[in-house]
Amino acid sequence: MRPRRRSPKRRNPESHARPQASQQAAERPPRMAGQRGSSRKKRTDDSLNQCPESTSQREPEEKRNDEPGGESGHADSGREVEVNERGCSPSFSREDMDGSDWEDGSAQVMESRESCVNGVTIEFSHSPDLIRRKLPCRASAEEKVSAELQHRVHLLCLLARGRLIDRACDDSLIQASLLSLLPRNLMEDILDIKKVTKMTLSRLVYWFRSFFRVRESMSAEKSFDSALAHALETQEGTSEEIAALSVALFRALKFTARFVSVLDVISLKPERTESDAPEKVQKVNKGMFDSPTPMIAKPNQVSTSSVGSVLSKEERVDSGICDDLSHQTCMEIAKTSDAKTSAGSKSKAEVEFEMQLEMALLATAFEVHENNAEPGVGDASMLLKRLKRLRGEEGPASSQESPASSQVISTAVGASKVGCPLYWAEVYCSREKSTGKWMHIDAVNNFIDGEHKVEAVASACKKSLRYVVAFAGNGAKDVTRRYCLRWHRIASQRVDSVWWNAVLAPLRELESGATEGDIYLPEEAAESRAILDLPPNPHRKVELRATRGYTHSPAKAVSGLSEHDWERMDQECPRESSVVLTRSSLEDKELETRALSEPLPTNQQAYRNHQLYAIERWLTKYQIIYPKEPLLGFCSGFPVYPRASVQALKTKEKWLREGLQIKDDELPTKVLKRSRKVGRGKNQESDEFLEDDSEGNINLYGKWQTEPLQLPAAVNGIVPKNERGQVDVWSDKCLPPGTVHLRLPRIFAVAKRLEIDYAPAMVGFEFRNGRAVPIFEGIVVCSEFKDVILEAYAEGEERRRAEERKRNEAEAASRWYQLLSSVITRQRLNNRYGEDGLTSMQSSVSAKTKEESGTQVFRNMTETSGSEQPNTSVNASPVVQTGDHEHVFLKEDQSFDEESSLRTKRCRCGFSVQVEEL
DNA sequence: ATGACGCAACGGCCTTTGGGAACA
DNA sequence: CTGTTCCCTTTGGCCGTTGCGTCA
Repeated sequence: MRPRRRSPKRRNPESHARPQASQQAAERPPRMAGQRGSSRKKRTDDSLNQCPESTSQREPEEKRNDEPGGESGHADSGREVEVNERGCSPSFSREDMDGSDWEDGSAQVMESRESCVNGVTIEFSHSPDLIRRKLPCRASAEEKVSAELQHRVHLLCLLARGRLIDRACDDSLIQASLLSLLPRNLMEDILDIKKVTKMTLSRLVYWFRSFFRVRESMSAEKSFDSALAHALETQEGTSEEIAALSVALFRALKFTARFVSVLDVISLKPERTESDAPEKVQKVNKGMFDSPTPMIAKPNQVSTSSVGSVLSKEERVDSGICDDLSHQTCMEIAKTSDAKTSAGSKSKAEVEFEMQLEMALLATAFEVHENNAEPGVGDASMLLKRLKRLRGEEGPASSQESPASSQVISTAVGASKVGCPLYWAEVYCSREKSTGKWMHIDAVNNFIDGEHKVEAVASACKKSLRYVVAFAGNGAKDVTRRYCLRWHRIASQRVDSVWWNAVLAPLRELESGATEGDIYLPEEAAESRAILDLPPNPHRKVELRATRGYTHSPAKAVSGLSEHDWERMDQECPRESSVVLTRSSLEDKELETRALSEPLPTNQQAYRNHQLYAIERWLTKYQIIYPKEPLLGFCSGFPVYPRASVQALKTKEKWLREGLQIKDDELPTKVLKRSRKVGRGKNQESDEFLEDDSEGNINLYGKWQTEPLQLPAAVNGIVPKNERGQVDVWSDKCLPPGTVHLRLPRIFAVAKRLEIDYAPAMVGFEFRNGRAVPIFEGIVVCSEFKDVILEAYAEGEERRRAEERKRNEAEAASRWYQLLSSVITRQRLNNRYGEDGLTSMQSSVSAKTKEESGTQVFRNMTETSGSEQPNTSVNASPVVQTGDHEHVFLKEDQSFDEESSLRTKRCRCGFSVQVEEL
């Protein structure tokens, strides 16, 4: 006898029985844990079952050979803990465990937290609850659904938030204020440039960055509009506010600008709340309300950023400006911070992460400066001078600041939250490229045209760009493709695309409407344009040629689109500007091209579900690559093919259902060995004689090996049927030529009556009572009889409906008769017996009773109310006289309701009376 | 830190055309 | 004896996906 095993299908087989398992795993030295998973379960079962003595006893009879890891040889410390936790002392015999369920294990564990093994007492400091919590927990289907719903809701909230901010960016007052702040020379500089270019924008951003500071703390509880105004006033704000201000500035200058936000939404999949590492959970497992993208304004939170808590104010300022310092300087700062950190509470990983971030931003900042050839930014000494000047200017202002705001740093660098690119602007530059371009401008982190860097920096911040959404004109557009180069990494983390597209559809229209022209611009801004004599917005509509460059991209090879498709696209976007393309459709094409030209992943796993590429090893049993071209490259030595070359293989029968049949002389592309259990079925005996290669295998064919189904046609009004005398109608393609499927109830009777040949149409199966039951819907008849049958059916149905109506009416009449009869009867009885008849007999009687022996006769039931006869005592078996019958209430027929203190007394005749007992 | 690999568990798809007892 | 009705029981095996642990 051994303890009953749990079914392998049961959830968390170890959850109760083996609370110590994971805890043991946590404590287990790495080498011991090095046993491969195959032995994991066995160990669990084995170790659960016995104490050391019993192990030696049992091994000969069972597990000895099952343990490749040499389990029996060395009982290491982990093992001892395991045994002890189970409470298996030497005196704990196996008989004690026999008959006990596995579920009982947890109780035993709880009871035996202190165990004595070989005279050694071991105390366990952790509670069983803790142990249980540490167990790896797979999410149930319900949890998954819930997580997805939360994800969607959060997504919608963040989308709404983005629109809110976008609207705030259109605020005319904010825009006018920003314009008034813009230095004269810069304004002229911009005025000189009729068309927006990267250079123009970089000068603007340079000024912007010198003017505004990023602070990490959230603003106090107020609307975003007022928060934005406050940020403008104080020249500092959250990264979100700063990014919004930059958008407002661009819009004030008549640039077509969007506010772009990374929607940092909670995970689509259930996150492990019962993690092994609670401290890790705090960092990674962010809830909806921990998101850096706030949905509601939180109370003023004092900045306790990871770096902020480590660095002193001076250091923060230094690290804040390190994008303007030399690499060396920053490294020194980093060292300093590292030194401080070692004494502080920071983990090494956190510090490394921060350094990594600083480095990334530093590198980017320098690249930008080099590109811009910013005057006076060439060397570190110049930078330092400029920074000192800046700090000197900012000194008085910052001295008045509150302690919280004194932690302000001049840029985002140095604070992980702020440094992570979450908000930025996109400005349309018609002069960039031949087709114009949405220019990425992150004023917070000083990225200009750095769309390809965003992913890397976000990645360093442990953020993935799952949803990057651009907001304009109260609308929104998903532009994730522009910033996320490794789409396959985020694809599985995104919500169902159908739903997402449906959500965005109306917003996209608003967005494109706004960015095509200056619909979103308020009148005041137009006035200010007049005052400033700014050039009118040149971007109403862009007439552009769709260059052949699109079609020459690798997209063509992998997209699965035929040559015809691409030519059609060319026609839609002709080379000569006969068709006016909207900015939005151009961007759509750009994003689409990006989608189709994703670089080949370097790791194999990425090819498992990659939308564009495939390698043979990750194909399923029923898939094949055909044809094996074009070869797009190699990954770890495996040839990479376009996903479009992956073909599904099916059996002959499966193709049949799709109205296809295997061509003559086609050999199966793949032959699968039928599993033994499937091969045997009902006729197990006959199978044993078959040394089958024919029966026991599954032949699979590709679609290219099929042709349209050619069924025998109907001749002389006779429907060709299968061996069961029916027609399997999986789809209309499965109908024999010359026949029709009449999917109507009871139509077979018509065909039968008219003596027309027909066959029941079997449309599928359903499982009932544990077996497949065919579903028949309608009949299959020769086409020539269709009209006749339908006509007869219509007539028959009309007749049937008339009969049914008649029947219903007769039924209704009958019920009315019954009802009226009973009413009359009731009335007659009422008349005959009057008030003290039926009604009074059914009324309840309350009386204060007292248990006594003897009898009490009630002459008049209506008089026996508790209030009128408070002292009336009723004994256990009273006798009441009504009419000709004398009711006798026997004690055994009584019942008592404690709640209402009502005693119900019943006479054998069916009469009952209720008395209230005090 | 990342990817490869193996294992385990879960979920979903696929399966595919009754038969015996009681009763009229 | 024959035809009809009712009731039984609620698969379960396989495969793909996913998550986790371990190792390189």
